[in-house]
Amino acid sequence: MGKCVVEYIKEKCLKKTSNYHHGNLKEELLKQAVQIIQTQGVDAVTLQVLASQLGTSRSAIYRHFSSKNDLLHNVLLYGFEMFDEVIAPIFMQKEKCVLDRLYLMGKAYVRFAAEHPNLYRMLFGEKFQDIREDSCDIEDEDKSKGFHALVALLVEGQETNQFRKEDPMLLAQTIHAQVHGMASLFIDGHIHIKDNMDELYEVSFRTMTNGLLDK
Amino acid sequence: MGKCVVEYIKEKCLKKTSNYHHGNLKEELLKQAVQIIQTQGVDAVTLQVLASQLGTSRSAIYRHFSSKNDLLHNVLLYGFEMFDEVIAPIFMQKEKCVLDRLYLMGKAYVRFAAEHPNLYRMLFGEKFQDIREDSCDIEDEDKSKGFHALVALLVEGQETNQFRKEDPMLLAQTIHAQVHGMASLFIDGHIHIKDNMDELYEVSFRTMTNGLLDK
DNA sequence: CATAAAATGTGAACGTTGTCAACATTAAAT
DNA sequence: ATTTAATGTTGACAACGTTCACATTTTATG
Repeated sequence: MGKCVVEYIKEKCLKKTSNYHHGNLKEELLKQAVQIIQTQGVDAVTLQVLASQLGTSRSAIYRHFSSKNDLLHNVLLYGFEMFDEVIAPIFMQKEKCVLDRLYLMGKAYVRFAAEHPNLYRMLFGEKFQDIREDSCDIEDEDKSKGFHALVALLVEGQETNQFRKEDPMLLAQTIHAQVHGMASLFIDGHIHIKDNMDELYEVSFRTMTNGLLDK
Repeated sequence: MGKCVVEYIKEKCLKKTSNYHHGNLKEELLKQAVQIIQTQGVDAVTLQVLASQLGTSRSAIYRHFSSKNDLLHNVLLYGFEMFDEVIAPIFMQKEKCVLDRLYLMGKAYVRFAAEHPNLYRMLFGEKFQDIREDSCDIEDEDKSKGFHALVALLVEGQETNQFRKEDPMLLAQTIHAQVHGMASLFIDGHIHIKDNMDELYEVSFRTMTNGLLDK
């Protein structure tokens, strides 16, 4: 009925004009924080800026988060989800051979870091080490969705006699170190190569897989 | 004469008690900053703490450094010197074979990061990217003493037909990424292996060199 | 429906941060 | 000896995260 629509719009407008109660401040705070992080870095996230951009006051934030760190903690959860959605599915493409999946996974990993440097630094940097360790969920999430799939892929490569029979856990750490190192050096300005990241990835992948191969 | 000694002591006591002019405040500020960084991280370096620990005032610092960042910039110079003194000499041990030197260099690199995590993060992290880029000296320093030696070592390995003939620049970046990734993941708490870092290094080095080898 | 309770937002205040300007004192140079 | 430069102090500023007392709106209850 038309009346229902009017009611609906009225309801929405009421929520818009009465800016005392914001409606869904918590969610919008997180969205805004993510946007600031991605465009200006995590240090640019200020309760003042955050509040004024949403037309509220600093103190209001404390009704939804116990502290600024708590807010960033929730952003971290969001970031890990985003990361997993990019990386994890690649491992599941069983129609592709092991090496191809390894290649695509590494490529996606480095690209994610390059496209979301500030978010990536939050996920794998120093600053939120305590947060990650506090909630075992995240660590499991982090390790299971991405890392365990990598281990499984390596085991698959070993069982088909493609890869050397080293401890797959340690091989996975080695590969993670390779892509993380590449991503970190790149986004932190330590790779002054003629901004051709692809070429470096090709060489690194060739070297790494050549080292993995059983011969 | 006894009188002279008395004069001398009096003079020293005056200097001790009159803490108006500190003597060599600049140097002591740097030392203190380095100590705080190594024990508590760079975020713990506060002008307040720094000043009170040396019995002076915050503002006095600005007679020796134009800003807090300028102070940290000088710490960075100190850190790079320290780092180079550990890494660079290894490349010069010409009596050792290429692979041995590569092994020792990587080992020293990771160990430096593990022993001085906070300093290492300053050298190779995000935060002081601008500082490194500002002064080309540092970048050259960084790249020449360590990186160029690594490139030279790889070329040596290629000329003796030990290593594959990829672009040595890209191979050096690959190796740097490997050790930097390993070091970063370790000091930032992403390697939850039974805190046996040596084992991981052995596997990584085997894999990497196996990939480097020309066969 | 009225009223109590819970949720949410506001404004002022606190201590800490880096930074700066006006002033004070000591060391060096003329 | 007097001027000049170097160095240190005090007090202030704005911005930061955080907290508290209070206001308003929503929700639940009798």
